[in-house]
Amino acid sequence: MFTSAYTEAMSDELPTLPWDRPRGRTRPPRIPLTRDRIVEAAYVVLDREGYDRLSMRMVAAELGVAVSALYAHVSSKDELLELMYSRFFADMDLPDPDPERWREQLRDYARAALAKLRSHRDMARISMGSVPFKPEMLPHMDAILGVFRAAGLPDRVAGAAGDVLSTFVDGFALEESMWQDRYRATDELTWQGMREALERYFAELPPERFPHLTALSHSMLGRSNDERFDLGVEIIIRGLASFAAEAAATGETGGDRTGTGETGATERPAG
Amino acid sequence: MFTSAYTEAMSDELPTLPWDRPRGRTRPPRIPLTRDRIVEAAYVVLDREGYDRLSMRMVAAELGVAVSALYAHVSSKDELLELMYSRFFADMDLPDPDPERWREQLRDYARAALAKLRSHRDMARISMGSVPFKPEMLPHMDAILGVFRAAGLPDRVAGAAGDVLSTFVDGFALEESMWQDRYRATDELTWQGMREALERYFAELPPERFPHLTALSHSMLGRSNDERFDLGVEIIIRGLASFAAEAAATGETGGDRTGTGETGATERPAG
DNA sequence: TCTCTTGATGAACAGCGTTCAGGAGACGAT
DNA sequence: ATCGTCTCCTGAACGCTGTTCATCAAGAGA
Repeated sequence: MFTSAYTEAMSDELPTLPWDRPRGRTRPPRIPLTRDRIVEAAYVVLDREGYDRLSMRMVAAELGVAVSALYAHVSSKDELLELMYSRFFADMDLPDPDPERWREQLRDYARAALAKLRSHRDMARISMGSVPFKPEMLPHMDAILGVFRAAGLPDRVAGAAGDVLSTFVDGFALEESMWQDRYRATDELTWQGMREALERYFAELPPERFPHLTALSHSMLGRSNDERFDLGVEIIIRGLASFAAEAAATGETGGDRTGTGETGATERPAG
Repeated sequence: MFTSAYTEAMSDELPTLPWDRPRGRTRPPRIPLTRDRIVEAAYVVLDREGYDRLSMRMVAAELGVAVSALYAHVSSKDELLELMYSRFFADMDLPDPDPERWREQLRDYARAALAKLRSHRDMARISMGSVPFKPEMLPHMDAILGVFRAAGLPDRVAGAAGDVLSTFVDGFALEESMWQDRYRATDELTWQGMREALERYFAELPPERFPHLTALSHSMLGRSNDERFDLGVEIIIRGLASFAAEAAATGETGGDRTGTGETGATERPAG
């Protein structure tokens, strides 16, 4: 079994050398369990073990505490994951919408978000698995919407633009994360090596059946992930620029004009 | 306990009425377990119970068979999920790249993919959780790349375009799927009702802290999901059109020019 | 010093994915 | 018709998961 932090603290009652004996009346504190400490430990486990092995028991072990102790502070594993996700947004700084610089602002924000998602192993899995939003991300949504408006996007487009950008960033990070997990499993293959293998695989497909795939294998996989990401963001930004230009030309602004020209998809039934 | 299909078949040895007694020498067949039957049962369970409750034991129960029997045909649950994902692509039809109609082709494909993802509960979860690609989707990748090239996109952009489009479709479906799960849990609230509640929540936020969110609450949530989706796809298409126009102007084609053109993206796209 | 409150404990439950020795039916050979 | 073999499926088990609950120890107040 694991030595609990609790009994560990108690073991300070054993004789200690005079010079590091607690001075004054400060006593060895019991280090009470808190939500924050639990979330912190969960991040440690996540980074070391990955999402699949992140369990309540592992977090408890990390804290030197019984599993059931966690449930006094956190109602479920889902809540713990949501707490992790919430803390995630804490220290990202937000753009101050500027009509002159909206492109850079979106680019910077997207890059910062990707970097943040990359900063903890499998974080994209948690991000994708969380409820579409938490109160902590309201300031983010507001700031990004502000940038969209500063860009001159009509309101109806601004609403959809967030979807496109956020699904791209999250999806991109998730895909990276899954490749990472995969090559971690089939180890002794480097990240770069795996991509080369993949490129070779594409290149060696029968060209008569996959003419484009074989032709573009190098264009798709020969460049760094960062380039691919930036290019993706650029595609989105240009799409938005097109709408902004159109709105500037026609004078459309916050109106509620409906439709994108045609409707084809059918609404998902409520049941 | 469950009655197994196995013993069930055997129970046909009980007396039967003459007219539906097996004619000739055809005997009641044992209906052997196959990968296909397992995948099929898995889909039934998925649709009825949802992704979270989809377990090997449930699939086995659905087939009236012991859990361990599955492992003779399928090496793991992961493999089963991948089989489900593979079958998923089987009956989608692919565009035949046409330079004149690339916009519609992308729109149609995106809508078809979304419809497919919607056709099975939580399918987006499986799609997002699967390896970035399986051999079954090679024809899809090739066809879409073909459309990108028909659009006149430079190769380096075509590679990234697929990421943007597929992450948007998958991410959109996933988000829908998660809202659905959520309101299924906190039941007696309709899909539409939940969206209205959300819109009200946004609208009632303090406007001085969230000026854009409050202003755009209706633009974001007042319209149907299909409109939001179409708009998102349109943003991407216009972004691609911008690159295509640029390539047409500068004569860029399959070259391997690097960089994303940090300063570019100012010109008005074609469409 | 005694009680009360707070909070961690460890055992338990139901369910999960996966493995494995065993058994039952089908089939070819005798 | 009986035997042996071979193919599947069975049932029990292992170790893991999230979650609950009666119990008990430590710290604070009287």
